[in-house]
Amino acid sequence: MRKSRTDTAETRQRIVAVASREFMAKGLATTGIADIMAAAGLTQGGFYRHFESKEQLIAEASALAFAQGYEVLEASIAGKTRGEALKIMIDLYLQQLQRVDSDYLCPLANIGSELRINDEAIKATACEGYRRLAELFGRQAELVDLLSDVEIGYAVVSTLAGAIMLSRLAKDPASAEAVLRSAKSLLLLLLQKEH
Amino acid sequence: MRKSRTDTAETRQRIVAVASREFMAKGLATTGIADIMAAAGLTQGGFYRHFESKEQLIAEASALAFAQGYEVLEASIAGKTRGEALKIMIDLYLQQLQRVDSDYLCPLANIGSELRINDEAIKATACEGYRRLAELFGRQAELVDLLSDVEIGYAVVSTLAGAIMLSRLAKDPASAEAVLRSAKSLLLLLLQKEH
DNA sequence: TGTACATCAGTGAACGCGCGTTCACTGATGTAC
DNA sequence: TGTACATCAGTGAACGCGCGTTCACTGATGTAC
Repeated sequence: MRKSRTDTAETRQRIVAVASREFMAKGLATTGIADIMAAAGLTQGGFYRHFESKEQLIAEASALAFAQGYEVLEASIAGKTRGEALKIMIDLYLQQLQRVDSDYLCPLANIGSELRINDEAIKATACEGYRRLAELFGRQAELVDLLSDVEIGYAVVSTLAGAIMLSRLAKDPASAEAVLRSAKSLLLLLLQKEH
Repeated sequence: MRKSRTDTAETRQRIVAVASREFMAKGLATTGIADIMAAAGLTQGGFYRHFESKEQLIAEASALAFAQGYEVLEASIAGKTRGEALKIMIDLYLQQLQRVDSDYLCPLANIGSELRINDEAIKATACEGYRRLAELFGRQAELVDLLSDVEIGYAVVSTLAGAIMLSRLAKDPASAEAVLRSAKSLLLLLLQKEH
């Protein structure tokens, strides 16, 4: 049953993509190798032809999620002014909840508190992903006397990731929505204001 | 080896308190019953004299953490003006990192993304804890035209919990500190300003 | 107050299940000549 | 270009470990008389 090289590469990519979605949706500890392989249309035994361990898959899956998210956000603001760009990105980030089937589920918001427990390599990936996101947001912020762009970026992403994470605890969609709306209002109030 | 009623009650409380710390520090899935019982100076077999399941312990341990946190924050602002109170609570919340041995490790920040995976009861506890915290913060905020107190509370707690969670990913204490400082600056800038 | 029996907190070992990982095997692909 | 052999992606079963849970047992506490 050997597959051609391109098939093999495609299979590997598919596993990482499926794993990314499954991990974000159900958490790292709760999602098993067998689950992921089944969702990718394979059996668990084949996993170790592509990866050394679950940890390695976690690392690659979250790296993919970060990369995809960054790409989506960056693409969405091409040619926009700073103020517009910031609003667009905030909206896009906060909408990941509504579009669970979509591309962007941010690891920070969805598996944030599980990330720190794993490997140093995984933590480092997450930390770097956070830094890049923060820079992207910070670059679009108006300069404020008290804070640098980098600081604004860190704080904005904290708010966004926190809001998504906490909205996941809500019983009903309306409460989740209220949490997200609050975060959005707070950020817009702060960032669109002339200082 | 039967113990007196007060001993039994004390043991139960101790288990919950130890569990709260262990869960917050190491995560829900990673922390085992045997770990907790050992940390409480007992053996695992005794666990089921006090609790029906690990889930029940998780529920009680997080409820305790929420209650303790609320109490600490509320006590800290007695007799303060709104602006002072808000600053004090923000500082206190963001300092939980520095005082890992202390009382207040917020479940939202430390096991936030794991909470949604468990029981409805646990989710509900967390959601309620979030709401109460948000109200406490919201009550101290100056009124702003665009946001209600409740909304400000939600957003502020999102920022705080997100910042703690993300600071835990940092390689070194200095980077963690930078994340926390950014969140604090952003909130103070927003909330202490006259609108 | 004292005695006899029931209760039950805590122990330490064992159970059983889930899950990450390994393995023998298959048969299609890749390679060497 | 064709043939023979090596490689290796994928399968399905099994292994082994960790961990939540159960259990028989102990002996101190609580209770009934």
